[in-house]
Amino acid sequence: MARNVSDSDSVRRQNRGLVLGALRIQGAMSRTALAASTGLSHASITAITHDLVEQQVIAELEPEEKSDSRGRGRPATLVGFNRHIGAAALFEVDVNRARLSLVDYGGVLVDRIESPVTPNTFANSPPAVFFAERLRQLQARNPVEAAGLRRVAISVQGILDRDGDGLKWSPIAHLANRPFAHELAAAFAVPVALHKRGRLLAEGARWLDPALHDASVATVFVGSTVAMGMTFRGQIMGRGDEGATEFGHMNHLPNGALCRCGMRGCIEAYASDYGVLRTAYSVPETAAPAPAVPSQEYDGLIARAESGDRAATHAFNIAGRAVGFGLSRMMAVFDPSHVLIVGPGARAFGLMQAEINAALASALVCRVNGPPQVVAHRDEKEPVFKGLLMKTLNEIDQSDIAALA
Amino acid sequence: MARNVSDSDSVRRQNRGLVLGALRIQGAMSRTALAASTGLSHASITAITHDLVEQQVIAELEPEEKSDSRGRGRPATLVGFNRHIGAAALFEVDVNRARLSLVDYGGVLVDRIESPVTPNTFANSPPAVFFAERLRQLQARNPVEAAGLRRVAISVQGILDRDGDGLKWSPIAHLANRPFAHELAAAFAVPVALHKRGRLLAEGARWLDPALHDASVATVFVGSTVAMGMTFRGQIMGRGDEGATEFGHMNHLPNGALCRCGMRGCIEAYASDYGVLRTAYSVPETAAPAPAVPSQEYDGLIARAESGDRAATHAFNIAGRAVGFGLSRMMAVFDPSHVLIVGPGARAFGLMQAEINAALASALVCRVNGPPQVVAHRDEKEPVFKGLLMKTLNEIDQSDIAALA
DNA sequence: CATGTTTTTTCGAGCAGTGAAATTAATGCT
DNA sequence: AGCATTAATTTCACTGCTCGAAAAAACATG
Repeated sequence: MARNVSDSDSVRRQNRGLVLGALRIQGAMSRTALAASTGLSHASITAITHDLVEQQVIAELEPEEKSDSRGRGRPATLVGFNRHIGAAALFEVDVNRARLSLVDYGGVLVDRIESPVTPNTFANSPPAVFFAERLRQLQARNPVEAAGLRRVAISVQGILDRDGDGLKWSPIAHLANRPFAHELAAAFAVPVALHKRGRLLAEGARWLDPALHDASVATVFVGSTVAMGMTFRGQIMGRGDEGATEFGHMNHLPNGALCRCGMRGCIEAYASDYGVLRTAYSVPETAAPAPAVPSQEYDGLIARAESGDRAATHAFNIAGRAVGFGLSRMMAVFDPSHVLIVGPGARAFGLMQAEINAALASALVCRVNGPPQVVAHRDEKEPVFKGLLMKTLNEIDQSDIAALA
Repeated sequence: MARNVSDSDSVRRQNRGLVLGALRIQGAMSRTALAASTGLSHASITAITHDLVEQQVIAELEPEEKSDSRGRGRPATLVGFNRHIGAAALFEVDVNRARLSLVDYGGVLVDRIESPVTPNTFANSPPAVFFAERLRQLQARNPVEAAGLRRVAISVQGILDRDGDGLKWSPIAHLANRPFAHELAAAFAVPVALHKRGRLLAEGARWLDPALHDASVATVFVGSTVAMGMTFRGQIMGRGDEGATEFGHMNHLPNGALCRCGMRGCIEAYASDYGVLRTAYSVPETAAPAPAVPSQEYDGLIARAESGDRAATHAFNIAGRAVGFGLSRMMAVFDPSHVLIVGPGARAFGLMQAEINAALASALVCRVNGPPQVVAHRDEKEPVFKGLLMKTLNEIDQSDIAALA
């Protein structure tokens, strides 16, 4: 039945994982610092780092002779990751573009390819081919680093199946229900992981703001879609599909505005870029959503609203109301201490804030526990990358490296 | 920073906990069965059970001489909990009544007291006094068992604070913001735990239906309130207040019907007994909710609806719609494989089912992943008790017993 | 009574963590 | 230069845990 038996091997894994995790979060440090950070004894740190050095996972750094001879006693020798023992390929797939980054085990970006994505991209060639082509290209350009490829991780939007390795629905055309993860895994003989972008945002946000590292945070992406990721006291919630969030497709108004997903009344249909545009131009709610909104157009609308344009202001109010009620409803189930708004919509946060707060005030939990701190973080691109990067490297650390004999 | 160091002590705790957990779930069994169930080696099971027997935590059961000499080899000797090494006091507090049960470490009910609760109960005497009086009464009646009191656990409705040991809001009059947990803990020198009833329902449901033990289940109580508890692949979600659920007070319609909590448009205001009654009798939505609804009256309404009464049927449709949209909205954040409806409202499930399913169909997640299995379980009383019982005993096992030297 | 079967215990090995003591490598003072 | 001081790291002896294999225990059968 349960195979949660603890033995000396699991102790080893756990404590090696602790050391690797500390190095991942805080960067290279001395053995003494590692002992303090992990809580392990100096003797254990010596043993563990000795093994890791022997396995080439970490290495002693050359002390920088910066005359910073501040110390009195024996100077500390820092240990840090050996960048060259592995690499990961990170895909970020969006409605309009895809980006592939090759990073080494130290988290350093080695090379990167960007490609446009159109609604036809995955109709013309299978997603697996699209991904494989680009990955091979990067391998060819960086043969040394690519030799140690250990993981492929892909950031997608949509709904994953329960195992987390298939995409059952996606706003990205022709991407769902194509078994590209399995095909890539087979082609490159490397584990391939799919991650929801919303979830990565939550992961990334923790790295951007250390104060949030152990808090319960809901990170809301507002842009061409509306999505959410949640951390629960520092743990990312959910694996596979449960605990996952299709926040953007939570119903806001029954039988309301038509959403890209085909349903009606989703939050996204009011709060995403196309929703706001539709409202601002008084296009009927039931009109088919625009397939893509140029960012200039969205920014232009923000500018108009900020300079007092009534229709534009109204559209952002509607959007804020949708997001606010969604948050208020979510808080009946999950009550984070912080809410982060990220993505292009974060630039319009000021225009939505009043409605968001008003809606939150209608949640009993907010009344009682006080409302969460809602703040906007501009620029979601790097959080996704950072989240994908750290999640993937951490996965390598804990699964591959910590378990080494 | 992190103190997740693993050492031989944590190994011991983990594996002892595994043994205790197996006995808790599956009852007394042989050492060989324990080895199979936990995955530990026979040698370890011998060592662990030897310690536990020495500590009087478990004991070898006298083999029942039922001539069931089915076996060939050495007959197995079962080990099971020693009921006499501890006891727990379990309060279940409701809007109309409170029940205190004294149970022994084996989970056997020793004695029980029931008391009515009125809106004045906790106004007249402090909650701590109310609880202490009854607990002392039970102690006096059962001096032997009460001597080993290890835990007091209280099932309440309402919102707990983040630590989980204070009640910040409750539908039970004058119960919130009274530090009774601390006062009881001080008075009886025993840890006192508060549990949300909804959460216990989720725990209890797992014990009632083994098929649900490892599934992700949302358990919805419908009755004098509407509440929810969630399990996530067999884990109860949330500690303290996060991950907690005030599902009943999720907004259903902005500015809608007046709820007992003082907000407007909560699911509870439509789906609880008072909500249904109010709708059925065409009382204005903004009328103050009835403080309590006699169960005959609620059952009478169900009977009327089942025999075709239009007003009653309509009221239950409205209720089903509120629950259904609540579930559909919840599923944008958390997507369980099963939904259990329990409580008095489960008897009206047939009247609400169509509306619930219709509302669920409007959730994208349901469209893609298929809708959850929604079933009604009648009689919520014992699930709460069972949940409170198992949670408390398990807490004793894992915190007190597993950590014994 | 010998033999087979199943359960349980015993025994020696292996492994990881720990505290205390020793070692190493610098600095500061005389 | 020489020696005490300081701080980082390693060494060492010991502990406690699990495990596999072998032994012992307890009963059934022929």
